[in-house]
Amino acid sequence: MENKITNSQHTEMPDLEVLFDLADLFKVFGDSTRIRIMFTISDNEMSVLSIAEALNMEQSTISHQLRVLRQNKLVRVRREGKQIYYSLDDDHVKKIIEMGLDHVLE
Amino acid sequence: MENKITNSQHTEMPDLEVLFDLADLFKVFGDSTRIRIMFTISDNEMSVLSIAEALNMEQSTISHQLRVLRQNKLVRVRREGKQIYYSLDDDHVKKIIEMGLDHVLE
DNA sequence: TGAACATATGAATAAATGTTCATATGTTAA
DNA sequence: TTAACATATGAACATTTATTCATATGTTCA
Repeated sequence: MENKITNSQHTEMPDLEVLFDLADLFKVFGDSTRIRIMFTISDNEMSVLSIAEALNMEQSTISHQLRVLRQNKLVRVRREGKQIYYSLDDDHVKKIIEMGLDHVLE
Repeated sequence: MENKITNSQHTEMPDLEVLFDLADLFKVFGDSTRIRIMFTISDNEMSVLSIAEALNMEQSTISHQLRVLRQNKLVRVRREGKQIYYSLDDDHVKKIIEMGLDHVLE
């Protein structure tokens, strides 16, 4: 153990690179279409078309946004025949959304 | 108590308006300058100029972004003479950032 | 009141981003 | 292999957004 004063109040500033990644992550949550997609697949995995129908949006739009979610490891992908099923990656994602909701709804 | 099956897995989709607000909130976290500002003032309140100096950015840039943070109730403001001191509004904000960091650093 | 300082704000510009259309890729079943 | 279906992707366009410059507003002190 280092001889160092620790303080729970203190929040060390991460490296710039980490801060960019962090901002990029929140950017993903900063679009209502992606938020709606995440809610839509939060209970059950769903195919791209089902998501598009549920949200009444174009398949292409959903597909583009799913790619963003994929790239940021926020969704899991599973192929079954012609369809590709998407689901939320982990509970982390739900928790981030819940924290945001708490703030919005307060 | 209502006679209704509850399920902790189930996440009800909020109204569209709430979803837009939620996306708007995350949008605020989705910029590295604002993230850096939030880290900078997470321990102590700071004046606008101090923040600008700490981040080596223009006073105007910081002021513009502080307004965004203000409008979204993420910072507290206190005037003392010529200076205006900003601090994080509540621990909520820190928690949202921490959740994001967890995801980024994993 | 006027000078000096701190902060806020409007306009302009450049860059990033979401959606659409058209089409490519990949899969299944006949 | 071909037709039909599901998904992905590139280009184009419109919109949003972050930063900068110039300047306005607000505060203190002489």
